[in-house]
Amino acid sequence: MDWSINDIARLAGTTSRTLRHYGAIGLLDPTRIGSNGYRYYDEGALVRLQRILLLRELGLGLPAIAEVLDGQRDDVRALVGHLHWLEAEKRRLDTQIASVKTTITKIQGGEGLMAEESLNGFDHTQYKEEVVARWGEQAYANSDAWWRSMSAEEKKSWSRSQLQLGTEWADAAARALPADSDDAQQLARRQFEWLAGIPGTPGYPNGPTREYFVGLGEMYVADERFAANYGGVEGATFVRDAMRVYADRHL
Amino acid sequence: MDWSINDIARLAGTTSRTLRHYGAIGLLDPTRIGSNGYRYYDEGALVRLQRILLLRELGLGLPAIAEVLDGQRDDVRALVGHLHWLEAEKRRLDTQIASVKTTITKIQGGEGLMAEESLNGFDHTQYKEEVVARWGEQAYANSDAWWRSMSAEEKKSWSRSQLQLGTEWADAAARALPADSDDAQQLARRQFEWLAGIPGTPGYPNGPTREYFVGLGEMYVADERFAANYGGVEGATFVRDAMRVYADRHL
DNA sequence: CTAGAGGTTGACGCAGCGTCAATGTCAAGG
DNA sequence: CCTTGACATTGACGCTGCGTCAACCTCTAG
Repeated sequence: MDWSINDIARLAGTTSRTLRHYGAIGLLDPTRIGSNGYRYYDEGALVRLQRILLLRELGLGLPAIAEVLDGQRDDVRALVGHLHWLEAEKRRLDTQIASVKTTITKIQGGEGLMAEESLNGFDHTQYKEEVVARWGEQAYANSDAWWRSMSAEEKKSWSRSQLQLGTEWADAAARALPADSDDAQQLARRQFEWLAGIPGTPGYPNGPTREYFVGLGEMYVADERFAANYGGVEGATFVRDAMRVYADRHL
Repeated sequence: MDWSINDIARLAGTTSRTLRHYGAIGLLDPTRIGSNGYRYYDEGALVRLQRILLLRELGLGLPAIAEVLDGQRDDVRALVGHLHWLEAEKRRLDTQIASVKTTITKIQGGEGLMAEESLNGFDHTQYKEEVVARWGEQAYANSDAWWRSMSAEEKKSWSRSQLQLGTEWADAAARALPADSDDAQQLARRQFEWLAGIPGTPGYPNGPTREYFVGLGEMYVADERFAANYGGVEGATFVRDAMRVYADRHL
């Protein structure tokens, strides 16, 4: 008693193409092949096919299924291993979902898809007026010379670190952390160190002066072009507060 | 000011192969191509590349990214759509994880990888003794004739539904539902209707008699060959209890 | 005899590159 | 000038699991 290829396909709830594929990779051979080339399958094949499909619904790969069915691998062990992989995948999805969500809120928060900001934010010539007005011509000239002296690669890696910091600030703000929390102060410290690396900054190379550091925080809030880098006015306000706390404690 | 292919690759944290791929699919063309065929990229390309990589880390597909970057699609809308897809994927993983877990426990519960059971479980000739002893020769003969009369295809589809029911019973048992819960009683009703379709069953075609229905539940517990179909003795006990509640209420 | 249902073997397509392979180019050193 | 080594180029296969033609037999019923 045997069936044609479409017969078992229907019996098992799959397609003839799949059966041919399984035959091709040696996962399930027809019981018998007619002189006309037709494939025929018997009950043994049907049972095997069902087991294959069962395992496939669980997400196992065909090679793994082959090993299990041929008794080369313990089925429970295979499934447990597969389970770990599934759970890892789920965690990956979770973090990705979180990232997408924060990105959406950031975009809606007015940042556009960053990018321009991520470069222009560092092309501080854009902020020449503010810098000169607050800290003088010399500060701007120093800073400008420093920026121009960097190789493209250096600029980039620097930009990346900046973008990273901005993102973490925005995240922290979104989580509504207190400005004097450890996490926020950690970020403030990094902000301080980041500024310490920029010639033209009042206080360089020992790190920004208290006045400059606090003033910068105010500027982030006052100027939305800066604010955009920290999650908008709300984010910038959080950054300013955290920076002020840091200044009070250390500067 | 432009960079060679490996330069931007490093700047952006990707590989030259990826850049060539993006060029090939028109997602990111080199700013300029030297007479020697070398690709060169400028800052504009770098910005675009960064945006591409940012979106890719979120899991967007390259075609979707292209649409967003070319302004054909609103970025927020694209991300929201993507978010839905991610969440659907996560749900898929969740159910698959649950399936794998129950399958593992079922196997450890002594069922092997079912399959044989899934066919033999219906090949009730195996249970001839029990059937005859409890309900008489005639019941067995009727049932047997019915089974033999089915085409292979019919047998299969019937087997599938049986297997499905068994699996759901096992799941319910694993969730430790009360026997009189709605879910359990739903299953009991399906069990009843399933039996109603089998000639040879005392009470056919109006559905099994109360006596038969309750007795069958007892047999599931008493005979581990039956119990195996419902998640072992524990599962079978649950099935029996649910069936008894059902009988008390409706038969 | 013919139509139509069903079977066969290729082979491409998909997503996103990794990974050779075969070969050209450029800057530095002998 | 030649060599070497780093870096570039264009193919093209590989991976996962089949869906989906395409071109071409085979069997059955009318």
